[in-house]
Amino acid sequence: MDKTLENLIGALSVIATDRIGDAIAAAYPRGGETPAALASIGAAPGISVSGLQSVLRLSQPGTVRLVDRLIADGLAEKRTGDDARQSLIHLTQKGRRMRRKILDARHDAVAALLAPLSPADRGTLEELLNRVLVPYPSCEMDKYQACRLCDQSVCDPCPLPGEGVKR
Amino acid sequence: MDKTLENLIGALSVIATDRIGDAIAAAYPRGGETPAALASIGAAPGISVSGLQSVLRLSQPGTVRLVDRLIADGLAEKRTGDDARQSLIHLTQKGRRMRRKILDARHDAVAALLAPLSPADRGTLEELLNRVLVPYPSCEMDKYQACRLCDQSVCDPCPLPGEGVKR
DNA sequence: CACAATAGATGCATAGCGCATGCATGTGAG
DNA sequence: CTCACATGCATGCGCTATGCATCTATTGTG
Repeated sequence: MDKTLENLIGALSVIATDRIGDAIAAAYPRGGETPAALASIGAAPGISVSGLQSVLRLSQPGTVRLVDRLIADGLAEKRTGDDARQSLIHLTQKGRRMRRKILDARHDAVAALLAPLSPADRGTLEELLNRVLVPYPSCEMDKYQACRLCDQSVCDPCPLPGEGVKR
Repeated sequence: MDKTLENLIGALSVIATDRIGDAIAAAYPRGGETPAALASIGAAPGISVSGLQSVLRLSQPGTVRLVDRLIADGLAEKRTGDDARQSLIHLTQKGRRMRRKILDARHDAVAALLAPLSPADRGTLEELLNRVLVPYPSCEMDKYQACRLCDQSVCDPCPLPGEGVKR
């Protein structure tokens, strides 16, 4: 089998990741999974530290420190629910604004890449991507990991099947 | 305009980057741009530190340290050419073997993702990606950056136009 | 109630990277 | 030819994001 397509997807991923990363860095100075955390907390307010850990693919202490950074930046806060062991993480208003900036930056970066496509091309590509992404998740968490930086208000329904609450 | 396609491309990039990163990490324990350096040096033997810097999007000292790591791992070596200021970087035999492992790991990771596609789908997707990637480079270096982790023996011709030597 | 399980927090260490700066080599104007 | 400047690389220092091991606090269970 010809390997060109795999190379093309790899190159596209490099380009998209670079451009998205640059755009997000211009909006929010922290790196690593911090922007993805902001996006995911906004999509699932009240998520726990361990829930966030699964989404972000970080260690548990790494996730605690990441939340510490968000709180230090005034973007998130921890509340306590019925189970006093859990910290339920919510975005502050400032955090919601920052999340919006990040999601828009990501969208614009990808949109610039896709500019050469005609509306028909876009439809074809969307269909093909659905064919790839719909069977992708091998477990519920795969979906949230893949969409950890998504604007979840956009996809209707999200192409990665299996809705759920990632608390 | 509907924003779903942008989200899909973003999610695909997250998935591909995660999977490729996992696969490469299993083959070579160093992270960051180190695997990409191995791939790029193999594709352009005798590249200089500053050439590598442009490809990898790192600072100049960051690139020097990266090359130090490759040399410490026995994967690369520096030679001197006509200009005694330059270090011409080459892979050792061990480095070439490691590069092959990394490129194969990347290919296999992407191939697993694309498994749901029929041969006809693959052709359509390849055509669409060419439509996106061919006009992408805004300068010569864009191409090498995008393909810094590619197996450059695969694409014929490389879909990102403008061959050149990145010395 | 003892004890295990669960959720987070903390001490400590590391990899990878950037900034500022230093040093060696090449180059061009006079 | 010489001296100022440019170019290419190296080094000192610090920082961010992260992991591992371990600890504490709360909850469920026999």
